[in-house]
Amino acid sequence: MLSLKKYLTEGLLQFTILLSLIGVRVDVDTYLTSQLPPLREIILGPSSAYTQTQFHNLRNTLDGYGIHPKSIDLDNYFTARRLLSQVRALDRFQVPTTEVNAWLVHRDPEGSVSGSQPSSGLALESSSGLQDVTGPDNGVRESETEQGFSEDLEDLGAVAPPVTGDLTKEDIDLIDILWRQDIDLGAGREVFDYSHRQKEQDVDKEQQDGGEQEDTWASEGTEALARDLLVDGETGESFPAQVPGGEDQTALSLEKYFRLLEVTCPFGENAKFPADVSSITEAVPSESESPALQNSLLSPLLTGTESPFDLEQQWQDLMSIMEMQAMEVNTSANEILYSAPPGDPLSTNYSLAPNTPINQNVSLHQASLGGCSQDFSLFSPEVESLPVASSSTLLPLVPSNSTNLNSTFGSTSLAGLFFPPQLNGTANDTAGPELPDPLGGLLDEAMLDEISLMDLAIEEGFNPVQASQLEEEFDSDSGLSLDSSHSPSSLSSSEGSSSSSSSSSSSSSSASSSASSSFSEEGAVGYSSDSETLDLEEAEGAVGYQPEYSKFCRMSYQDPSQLSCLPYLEHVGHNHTYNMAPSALDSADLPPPSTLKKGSKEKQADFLDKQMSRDEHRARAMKIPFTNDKIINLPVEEFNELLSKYQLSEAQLSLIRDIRRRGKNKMAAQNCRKRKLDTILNLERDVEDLQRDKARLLREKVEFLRSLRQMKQKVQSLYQEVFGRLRDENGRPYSPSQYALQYAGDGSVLLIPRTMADQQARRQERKPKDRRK
DNA sequence: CTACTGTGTCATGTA
DNA sequence: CCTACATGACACAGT
Repeated sequence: MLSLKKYLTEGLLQFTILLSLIGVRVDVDTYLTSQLPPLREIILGPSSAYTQTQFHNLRNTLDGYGIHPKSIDLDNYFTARRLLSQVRALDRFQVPTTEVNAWLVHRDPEGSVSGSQPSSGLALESSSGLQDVTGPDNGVRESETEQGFSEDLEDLGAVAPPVTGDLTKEDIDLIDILWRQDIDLGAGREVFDYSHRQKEQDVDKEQQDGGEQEDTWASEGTEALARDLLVDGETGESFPAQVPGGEDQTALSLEKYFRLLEVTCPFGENAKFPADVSSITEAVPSESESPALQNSLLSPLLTGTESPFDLEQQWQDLMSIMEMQAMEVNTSANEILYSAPPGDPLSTNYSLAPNTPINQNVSLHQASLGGCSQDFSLFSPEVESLPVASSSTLLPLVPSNSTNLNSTFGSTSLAGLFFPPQLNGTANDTAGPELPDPLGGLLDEAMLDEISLMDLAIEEGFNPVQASQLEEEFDSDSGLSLDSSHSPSSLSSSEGSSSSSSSSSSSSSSASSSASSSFSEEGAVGYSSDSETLDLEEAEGAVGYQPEYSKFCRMSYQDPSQLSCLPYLEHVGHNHTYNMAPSALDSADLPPPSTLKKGSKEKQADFLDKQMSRDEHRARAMKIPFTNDKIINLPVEEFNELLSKYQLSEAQLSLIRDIRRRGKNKMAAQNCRKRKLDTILNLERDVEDLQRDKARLLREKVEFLRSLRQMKQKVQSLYQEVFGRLRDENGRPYSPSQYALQYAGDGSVLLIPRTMADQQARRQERKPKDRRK
């Protein structure tokens, strides 16, 4: 959170500088003090649980009229140009948030520089620019994250039908998400709490009811509700799919802004933009040609079959991996994309040159959607990007559900690899073939199951810690080194705790349970220390109520050294009453006749009196001639000897036995609780270790998937090369639609009719499925 | 006033 | 059977 603060603060300063450069003076203090609670919260210590709501509220409340602090500032500082400022404010006040300012800032440079920066898109430019403004020196993670989001923005735009205004809304919402995401990464667990967020959203809606949003909501009706479901389920983790919900809330407020952005849109074409205020849920259907597929994709979200935690967890994982791999994966993905032939569906469909920003899209979009769309082929994106001849005819050969990598690779038929199904092809075309496979791979069914199970198992307490942990681990590219650094410490700690069975008391009480057994001979754990001092005190006739020590040093009752840490106990402890003869007990109760410090001693005596346990009071009342500690801690034989030394009544004996029993049980209970606590702590540590392992495994999986993709590319190129050189008896090349190469078990490659290859592929595909069932 | 926590105590089981 | 110990459950006091 500190880093976040720093990041935002620095970003804010830089942002302010930028604003000043373009002629707008902004008083940061104004933002930090009271005008913009959300921003202040972000910087000064956000309760990120409120972040989402606050952002929306901010936008909505400021949507209306001159509450915008900046407008005030402008008036104050540019009174001479007040009118102009107001006019300008009219143009801007739609989104008078800092985010908006960032957009404005970027508008200018973008407009001027856009020509020289063909690789940057509008939305991308905006968000990434914001990123640049807010924290050029921030960590890699954040920049990568932002890039992911920004690219995702483009992806959305590219995927969705054309319409200008709404895209920008989504974009801004995505920026919101991005901000929240950053905040969430350092936020407490409650941030991800589904119900919590839902409440926030409810509040949000209520607050918006009075405003323009009401109309929007009313007009959108059930559709909005459905969208809301989607949003709620995923909002917890800033799932991009939540955009729809946020969009509704900010639709009107952002509309004008979009016009502004339109002007500077480097693409000059709205074709990429969604056709309406359609949410991603709507955009997704447009991406895939199969409504059934859409349903299957969206159903998890809409029906909530998957717990939000799962989604959050998956999203976290994805984000973690993205943060770690974003650069590499993206570059690799881009390379793959750019290596694709001109006939690449994506580029053809959208008439986008390989260097257009859209090609930089990261898989965030798919990653987010992938969380619920496991049906997307794991490798289809790359398959599409591969140069394929006669793909249309051969596409059906490949199972649409190629989520299992085994079927693809285990299959002896190479056809499946290189001739993706038409369905998937189109779906992925729109979904963004540039999505890095690792992310898609992460979302395959097996993976999701894994993650879900794990998450269910360790969800509690996992996220807050994991977020930071993953952050840490992914911040440093060498996860291994981090792991190693983590592991030893955790290992040692866990070992220590487990060995001593009391990690919590390791510092305060080296003699815990293990020592208790040894100490038990002369007095058990809790009071063993007292027994030592007791002996000394007894030597001088002291009776000292040792339990009082334990009262003073509750948690350190087992550590003798700690008992002496209380100086005032030294003379207090010498209030020896019990060692006197039973007949003298009553007089011993009275404070010593010494007039010195009499008052203080009385007070202390009263205090100790209050601190005495019930058994001590009872023992005193029954005139028990020895200390409770002796009663409790002495071994049986000594205890019996002690009893035999005195002429005790039956009541006294009974009380003594009760005291002993209770005292022992008391210590036992304390030990028991300590053990319990240690167990919990150890489990906590184990969970953390497992989380680290999980993160590491995820990283490794990404690596494997990447290498796998490369291998597939190689195999594909080889396949095409071999296939292209094959000639039939007439010297003509084989038609890829009719023949396919197939691996044989002995390593040889056979040319077989495609029908056969198809059948075999299906057979191969069925096996793992059955196995899974 | 309520909820939570820590502690002591009892009952019970185990070695 | 006794003793010591462990542990769940309950009560109570303090926060």
